[in-house]
Amino acid sequence: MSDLKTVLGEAVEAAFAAEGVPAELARVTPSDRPDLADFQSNGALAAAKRVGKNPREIATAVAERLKSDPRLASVEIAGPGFINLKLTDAALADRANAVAADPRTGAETLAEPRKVIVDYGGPNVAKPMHVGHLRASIIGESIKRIYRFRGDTVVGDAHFGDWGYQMGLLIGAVCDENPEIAALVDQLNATGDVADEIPDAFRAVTLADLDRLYPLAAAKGKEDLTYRDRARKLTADLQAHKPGCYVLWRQFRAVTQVALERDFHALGVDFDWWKGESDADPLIPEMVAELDAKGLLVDDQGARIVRVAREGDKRELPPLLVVSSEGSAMYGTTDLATILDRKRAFGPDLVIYCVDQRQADHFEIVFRAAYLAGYAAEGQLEHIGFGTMNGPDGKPFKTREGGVLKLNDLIEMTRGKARERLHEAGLGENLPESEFEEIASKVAVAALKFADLQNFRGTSYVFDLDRFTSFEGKTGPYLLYQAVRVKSLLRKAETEGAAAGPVTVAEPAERDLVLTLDAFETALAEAYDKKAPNALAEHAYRLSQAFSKFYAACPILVAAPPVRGSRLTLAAAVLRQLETALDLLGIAVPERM
RNA sequence: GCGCCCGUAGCUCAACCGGAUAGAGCAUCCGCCUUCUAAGCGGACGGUUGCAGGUUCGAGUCCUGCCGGGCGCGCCA
Repeated sequence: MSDLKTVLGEAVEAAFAAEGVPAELARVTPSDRPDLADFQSNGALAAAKRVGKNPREIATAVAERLKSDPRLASVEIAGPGFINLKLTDAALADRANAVAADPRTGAETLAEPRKVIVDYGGPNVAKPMHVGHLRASIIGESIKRIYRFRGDTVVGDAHFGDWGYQMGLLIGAVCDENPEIAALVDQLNATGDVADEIPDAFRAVTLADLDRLYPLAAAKGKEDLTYRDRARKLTADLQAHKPGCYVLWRQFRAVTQVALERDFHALGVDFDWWKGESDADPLIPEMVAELDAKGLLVDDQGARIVRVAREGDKRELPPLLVVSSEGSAMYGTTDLATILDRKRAFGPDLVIYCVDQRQADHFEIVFRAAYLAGYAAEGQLEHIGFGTMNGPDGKPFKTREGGVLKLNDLIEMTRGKARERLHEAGLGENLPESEFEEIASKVAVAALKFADLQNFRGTSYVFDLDRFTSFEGKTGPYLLYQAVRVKSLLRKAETEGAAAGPVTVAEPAERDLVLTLDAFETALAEAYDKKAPNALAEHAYRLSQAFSKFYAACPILVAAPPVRGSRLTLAAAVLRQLETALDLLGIAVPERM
């Protein structure tokens, strides 16, 4: 079952072919002029240029052939050669019935599914997540769901930052502050014993400690070369699995895990793999040896690098730093080893890295190295960058004090606002406390996610809590409200014993609604192809609006049975499609509000 | 300095391979609740798509230059 755009596209293609003009140009799109038509094809203009004929002549000949199509109510030529197509009410009703009967409400699946890894979230061990992780989590989660829904086999991987210089910094800082820990680290390092149980002295280290120490240590490392060198040495010690460093590091991971799970859970973000940089560590020695054997590894200023510059580059791309002069792995090293690890473990056709746009160069370098090493085929690695979430000043979001806002605080803040809004509107007042809290959480998540995903990921946007949590306008809460309104309607229909029936189309609002339902497949395909959830967000909003207009213009429960049945079928189809679309954005809908 | 991204309505953002009259939301103004959740619906107002050229029958979209903003440029991630 294809959408109308595709079906009409095939019809116009056939007409083009029959006229002897290139059929591949016969693209049908939704009409730019809904007052004139449902769909249009601009192919005659492109074809005219290609074959050197008058576009209106081609359009007229094609239109003549299309007029016999029983699904079309009218075929008209406009302007320089646009072909305007209007469907019959019966054709729309057929499509509506098909969408309503389809569990996927009209969304197609891929003919050739692929194996895909989506790498997103990017939390760091020993550091609480902050607003910077919000976009990666929201966008990555949505892309993962979209790919999976289309039929790919998809794995989402959190890819912790747990193996770099910041770990050495923290080991040093914790030891400086606590002599007991320092002594134990030295002792374990010396004896070579790796304890199964983390010693109590290490267990005393909390996430708050790490959170407090890291900024200080990072700052000191920038100024004090001795301090920095020691941290780098400790990083190398950790990577060499020196027991004291390694066991202390396990404590860092453990205390971080709890907070990360809480934050991701609150956002409705979930991973199939909770892997980190450290998981790729065991592959590094053989990888380095292999790079060396392939002649890719070059000694340079005490470090070992892979040169990735290519002929025709507009600028000189830095090399990939594989082994630092200290002997430690850099983040590019673990990223490359991770590619190898994933190739062996899963064999992905595509890996999508959903990471801040600022790391574009880094990924280009790593990808090139991976292609050179034969760890992936050209094009199988793709960085999907995104802009920053900014404050009212247009600069990356900061707290009033100028610090970084923790993700957990942001979520709490948004929930508080959601409760406030619900109370203002007098919603959910008679509901039990637990359900009200559930609703407030869903409203908060919908507000944050929809505000993010309605923008194209590449651009930055301004964070405005009041606007995001508003129930009016193009917001997440508005969409939830619309969905809940349909649920309420369908519940009422059930208690009244009103049954759904075949769809008929008569009113303009019904036509528009069916055309919008039909457009789901196009929106989904675009979101998939361009890795752009905003296409789906836009569709969800249009669908809600189309329904709201229909709801206002067409009484449902009080209508006579055949019409009532038709409208109930439409309402049920809208609800399922809307919930599907929202689910693909990572947004869950409550039962009532 | 070199490179990448961005500049669209008062504000926040869209715009399907280059197509008709550049669309939404907010804000402002005017209507609509004895009727299924009015957190809604209808209407009005609002634009030299940063500037200047070029390609094209046709440019927000492609090319060149300039102005303005953001970001990146090997031992942090």
